[in-house]
Amino acid sequence: MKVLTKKTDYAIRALLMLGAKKGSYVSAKSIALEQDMPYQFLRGVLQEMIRHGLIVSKEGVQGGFMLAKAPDEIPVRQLIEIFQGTVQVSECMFRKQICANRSRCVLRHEIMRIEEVVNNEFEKVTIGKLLRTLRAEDNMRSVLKDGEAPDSQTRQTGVMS
Amino acid sequence: MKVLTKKTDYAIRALLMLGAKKGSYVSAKSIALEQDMPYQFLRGVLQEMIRHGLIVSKEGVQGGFMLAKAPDEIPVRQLIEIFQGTVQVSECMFRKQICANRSRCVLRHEIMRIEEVVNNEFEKVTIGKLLRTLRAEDNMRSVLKDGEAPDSQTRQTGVMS
DNA sequence: TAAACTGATACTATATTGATATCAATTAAG
DNA sequence: CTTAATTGATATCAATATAGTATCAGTTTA
Repeated sequence: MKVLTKKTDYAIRALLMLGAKKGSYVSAKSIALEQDMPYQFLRGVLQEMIRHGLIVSKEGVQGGFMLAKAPDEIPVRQLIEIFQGTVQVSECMFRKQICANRSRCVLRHEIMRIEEVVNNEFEKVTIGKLLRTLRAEDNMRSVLKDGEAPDSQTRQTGVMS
Repeated sequence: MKVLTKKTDYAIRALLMLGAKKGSYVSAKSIALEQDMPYQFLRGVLQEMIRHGLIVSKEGVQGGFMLAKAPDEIPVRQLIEIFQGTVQVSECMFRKQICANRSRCVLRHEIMRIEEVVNNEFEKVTIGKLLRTLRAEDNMRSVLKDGEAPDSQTRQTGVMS
């Protein structure tokens, strides 16, 4: 049972990069290189996110992608929904024969409850939250690139743990 | 995002039938008919459950399947594990490049937490529990067969499309 | 104008899921 | 002691979903 597909995985990590370098456009190429993702595949993922208003793009030289909203406004749940569809029990029991079968119905009830729990959890995990964890974890070094000039990078509330 | 595959779905419902008719052997054919499942496919599912010690079988005329353990001893989580594999984040991040990538690592941590929540929930839902709900719900009519009460338009808030 | 980009889309490959088919072995009943 | 109802064990196929590649046109900046 796979929770996240590649698309969702790539999407999240791409957003984390954009979140780390906010204010400037980041190219698909640089994301693909740094995060080791297949370039064209990633491009498709990025386009999908544009369509859903999560990011914006700029064409041409020096172009790239940028977050369209605050990192805290982007829950992982939404990304799962975009790339893996809404969580559903098994097939389309809903639309079809709802409760045509008693045992199926009982099952459905339980699973819907669990689905709600899951969705709730994934709603709480936002790109913003992940970014903060990331920054807290490795405080001094560049967040996503190893040997980059940490000049004006992510100044964290002075705590150096 | 599909929570249960057909196999798991069929497995659970087959077990519910066995649980409802405990003590006697129930044939794959009758399960397939009553629950509207593809016969041969169901047979494969049943064999898998034998291999995992959940049910036992008897060959020949009057043969069939029977629960091998108490319904309360069979959590849905186990069925998911049997038919869909253990819940995993995205690929085999574990074995491979564990934390080779910082952002992936942070993600993983969050998702493992959620996985635990999910597993916990599915552990609590057992065949026994579902059976009790089933019995409580429709107390008087035949548990797994629908068409027994023909004339009475059993309640049904009409969402059917 | 050329190079570095995104937009859009068509295509291929691989894996997973769902389903069917076949034949041998076993058992109960007549 | 034969026959029909059944499981055991596989082999194969079809459909769908996932992952990845390729291509060409348009935009922007140097």
